[in-house]
Amino acid sequence: MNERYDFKAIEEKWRRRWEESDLYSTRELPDLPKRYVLVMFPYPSGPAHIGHVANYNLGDVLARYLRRKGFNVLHPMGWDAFGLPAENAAIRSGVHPAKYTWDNIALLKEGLQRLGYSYDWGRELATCSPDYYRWTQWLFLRFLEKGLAYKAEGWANWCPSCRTVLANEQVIAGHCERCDTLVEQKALSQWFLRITAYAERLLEDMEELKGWPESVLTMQRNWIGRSEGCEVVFRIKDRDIEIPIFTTRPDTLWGVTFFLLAPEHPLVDELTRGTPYAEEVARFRERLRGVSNIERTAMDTEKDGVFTGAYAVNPVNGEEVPVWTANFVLMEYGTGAVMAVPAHDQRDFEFARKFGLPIRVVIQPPEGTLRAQEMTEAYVDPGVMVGCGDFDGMDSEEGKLHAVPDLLEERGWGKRTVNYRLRDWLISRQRYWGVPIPVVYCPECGLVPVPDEDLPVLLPEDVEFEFEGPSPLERSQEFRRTVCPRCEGEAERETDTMDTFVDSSWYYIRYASPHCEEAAFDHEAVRYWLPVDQYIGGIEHAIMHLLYSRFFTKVLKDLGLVDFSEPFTNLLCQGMVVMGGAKMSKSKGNIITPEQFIDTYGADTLRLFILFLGPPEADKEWSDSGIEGAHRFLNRAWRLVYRYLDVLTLKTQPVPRDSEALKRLSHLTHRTIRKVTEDIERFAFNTAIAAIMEFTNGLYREMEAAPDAFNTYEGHEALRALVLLLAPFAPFIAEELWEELGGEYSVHAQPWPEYDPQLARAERITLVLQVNGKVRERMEVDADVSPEAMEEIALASRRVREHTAGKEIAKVVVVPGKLVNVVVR
RNA sequence: GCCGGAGUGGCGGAACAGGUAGACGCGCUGGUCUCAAAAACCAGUGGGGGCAACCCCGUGCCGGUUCGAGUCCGGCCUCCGGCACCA
Repeated sequence: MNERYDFKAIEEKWRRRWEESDLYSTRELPDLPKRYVLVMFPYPSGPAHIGHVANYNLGDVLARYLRRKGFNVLHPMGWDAFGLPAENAAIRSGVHPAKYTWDNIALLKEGLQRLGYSYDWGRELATCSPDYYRWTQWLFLRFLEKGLAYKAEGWANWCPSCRTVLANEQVIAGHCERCDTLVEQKALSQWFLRITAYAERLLEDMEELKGWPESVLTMQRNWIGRSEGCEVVFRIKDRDIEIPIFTTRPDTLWGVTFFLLAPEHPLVDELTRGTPYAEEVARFRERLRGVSNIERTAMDTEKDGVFTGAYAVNPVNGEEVPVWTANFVLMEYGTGAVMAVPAHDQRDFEFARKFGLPIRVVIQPPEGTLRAQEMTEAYVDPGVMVGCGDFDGMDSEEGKLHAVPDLLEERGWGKRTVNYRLRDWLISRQRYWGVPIPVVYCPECGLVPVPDEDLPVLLPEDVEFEFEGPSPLERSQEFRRTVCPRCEGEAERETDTMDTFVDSSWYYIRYASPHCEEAAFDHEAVRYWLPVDQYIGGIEHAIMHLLYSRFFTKVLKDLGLVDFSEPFTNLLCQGMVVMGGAKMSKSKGNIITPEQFIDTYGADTLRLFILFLGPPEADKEWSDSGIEGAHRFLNRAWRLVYRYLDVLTLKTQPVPRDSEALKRLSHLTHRTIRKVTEDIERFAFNTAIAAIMEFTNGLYREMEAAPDAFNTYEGHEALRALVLLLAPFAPFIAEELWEELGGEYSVHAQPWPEYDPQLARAERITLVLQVNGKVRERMEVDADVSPEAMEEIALASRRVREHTAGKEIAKVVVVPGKLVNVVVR
């Protein structure tokens, strides 16, 4: 054995050996229990990043551990390979998106392979490959058949820089998620997936997601934004128009003093056309045009609006109230029309005060009496209903939940409804590098889906990339011109491609049978592997990717294609690697590449160090000097095995079976196995590594003190345990040391070591003696000391007596095996 | 504003069920080896006081419960993340 730890040679050697022996290839083994460990696949934007390492480390440790616990583990890797950066690169530098993408995949794959992750590379997939997107298209057609995909005219979020539409979820504070450009509203005909049809189930089924972080569930719950209330129909005075509104406060219907419409509401035009109000309404809309939807509806934007000249009739009391249009009313939520109750809604209150509209109190608080003129803000809490006809004196909660809704339903004025904040998922993108939406427009037959047998609709390779103007697919006559599958006449293809979140909404199922050519996936394989037992990824996907994937899974279940309704049983959201508390980014110039550290210290050191930085869910502060500590530790482990092998060649004195050294050695070994096992089970990889370090330090000390004790069963066991425990974290060095110890190939196929609880238990413990809760002495005693003996020891202790002298002992608290607290007065 | 999460040495972090605060690592200080340095190894390292034995203080702040609180409860402060005129 080489005295020096030559990580370069070792890592190269084993990378090759593992590949040659197909160590990580997986197949269905029905007799073995399975585990599916998946880390969110990356977008191949270039070489591996330190964030990738932090991510993929977690999945790899878990996969390696579970294999050795006897599970058949699926641990695949692939590429989320469609998307804008590739196309932007094409526009900037003329490289074809396909080449850009495949080159980056090669780079990233090389990086991941250097790190020694135990993926079954035979299952590699890329969403941009026709083998894959053919099935994305196939699934889209199933959605279309079920009415879950539809095309609609509407206002869409438009990013002028990316020149494409964005889903609501991709708009962050009014700006494009990718390029930070201010998002505009544009009227377009777009494809949507009807995720709102699944709002209720997406909400309900969260009950099942016991293995998800509460924070993610909360975020999804808020995003879906379920609210219960009533739809109430108002009539427009002197017109044959009825307009429903949504309210969560039917108990305040008697407090309505005006009525509001969203500025885009079609009724605004209808009501003002040809009236003296038309002009002012037009000016108001002009004023809003320069303002983005987001700014318009920001909390701190001042209330604004104009009167339409029309009056609405309140069904509950027949009152006529003025109809206004206001900036803060959203067309997309509810019905785009709102009843205004200024006394009990803060927004309406502000609006009323600004425009001098009446305020009428209909809910009185339990204490005190509200007077409209004196109010400085709306009263939104429950109270007693007043001025509400037959309901006077009723508790407002009772009115809101039962009495008023009952009245509305009896009289046919309205009904109970549920509203969601969630909108349908806009999937159209006016870009080239994505999955073509497989439909055709025929002048005769209209919109015709591409038949399954004609899939995939291939992306044409030969297209032009321009910064300005229509997308490459729109420009490509060759692509557009086609034949109607129904009438065989001339027709045109859809030129929109799909949002890349569609690709990633089902990739985890494809991994079960990545090469299946007859279907999107093989049912037997899916039944065996799915759902994903442990999903790992960034918190930034808390809403979009995870919600879309859940939606897809439910649709697939309803289509009878899968038999589970939630795709990810357990979810771990890992933190970012940061520097000086800030996210690493190209613009800050603080990007750390794994490459430089692998070259200097080796992949094992890098893996170990990042895991050691802190718990998975927390953000981790990078430190250049810290990594040397990890490297030092691996060197120590290496030299320990080297010295041990040396000790074995010496003539050693026989060691008595009951020697203290052997006892200490066994205890050290079994205690460490227990600690590391428990820590891995709860994802505390940082403390698991700390325990292995302590073990190493302990073995050094023992080897110094009693080298003879190592040429024994206990000595062998200790060294083997060290290597076996280290293997999931630092797979290369562990494999090499395992070979040196004469273990059979591979260390990664060895059963996980078991511990003996008897041996793991300490024989001696530190007994803590306290007086009034303050530690006054510690002493070593036998672990099985009785509580009575503990009390005796405490009361006999010189230091305890010093602190209790002259005082009355009120009570003695004994915590068996731990401490004694003597309480004095 | 609302909803999550977090505040512990010079630093990353540990303390998993209310019971030794600071494991492990980094950094720093001293030592061994060396002509010297590096590496390695050994010892020390929360703050204050004391010649010492020891004593006092200490987990964002204020208060509470308890024999005992980093951990539980109430009230604040700060930071991070999400949502944000959703009727």
